[in-house]
Amino acid sequence: MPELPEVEVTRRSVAGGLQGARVQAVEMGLPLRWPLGCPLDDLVGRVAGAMARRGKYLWLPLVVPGVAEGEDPPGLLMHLGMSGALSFAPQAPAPGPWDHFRLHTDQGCLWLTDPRRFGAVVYSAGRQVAPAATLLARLGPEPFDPALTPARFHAALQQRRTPVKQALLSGELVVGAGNIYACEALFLAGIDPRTPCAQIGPQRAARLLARVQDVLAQAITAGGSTLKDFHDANGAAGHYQESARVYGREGEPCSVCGTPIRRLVQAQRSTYHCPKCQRR
DNA sequence: AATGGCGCCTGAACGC
DNA sequence: TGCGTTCAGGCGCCAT
Repeated sequence: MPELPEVEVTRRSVAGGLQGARVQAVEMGLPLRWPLGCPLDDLVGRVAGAMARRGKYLWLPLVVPGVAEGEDPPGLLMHLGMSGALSFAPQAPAPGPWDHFRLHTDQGCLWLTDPRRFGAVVYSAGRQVAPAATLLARLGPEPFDPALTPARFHAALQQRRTPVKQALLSGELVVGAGNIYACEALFLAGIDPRTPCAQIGPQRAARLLARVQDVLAQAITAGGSTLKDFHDANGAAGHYQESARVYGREGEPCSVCGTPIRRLVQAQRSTYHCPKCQRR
């Protein structure tokens, strides 16, 4: 479920309450995507730093008090998968059937609820060493990184031979847009999702990048999209799905031209688009 | 090197 | 009511 906006909303809603908290106990339920990678007790006594985000991953530094960790402290790399959500509360509630990770601290409890268990919580001795570094290494640039210029985005598009929708989903050109926001950005940019990347000129590339940035920024402001499971760390749902123009709207009239929105399948994922507003 | 497909899981919605 | 099928926000890994 969660794409970059949901992960960022999660980060912001968790960060304040958890920073500086000392770990008192750790619980794991059913297996997640990967094993934690360290004994649960190894985390007890550590102190949480500021939660960070890279793509759709979250990084929670957990330092050992009194030990100089230098520039790259150890921590937990977390991912929400398709159905995950993090919560934080001063008082830990009774664990639900899908709560597969709980971190008890002296400031409250952080827990991951994830029915499908595609999510992950993995210990890494640093963000810049394996396994965290290995998982983060494949990620493309952040959407709001000033180094990601329209010219560079266009140049990256020229290298690829896939349809543009799949390139956006791959996260190699720019991270953060999943199925909802890739569809929305392509609609707002007026680009047919089947267009081969290399066929997109510099102006349209610049427009697409701008719309990706707009959609992600607006979704963050709206608290993300809640289709089913997602909520922030305090339990609040997102609202961006209400302003989605094409995603999940097959058969409904396009908000611009009235043409029925169509659904097609690309790389085994649904793509929603307006056949009139979006051109190759 | 790049690309397409698979599989990991559960739950909800749908058709018969 | 019940059962089988399809689909769902992601992504690492494998074979080609």
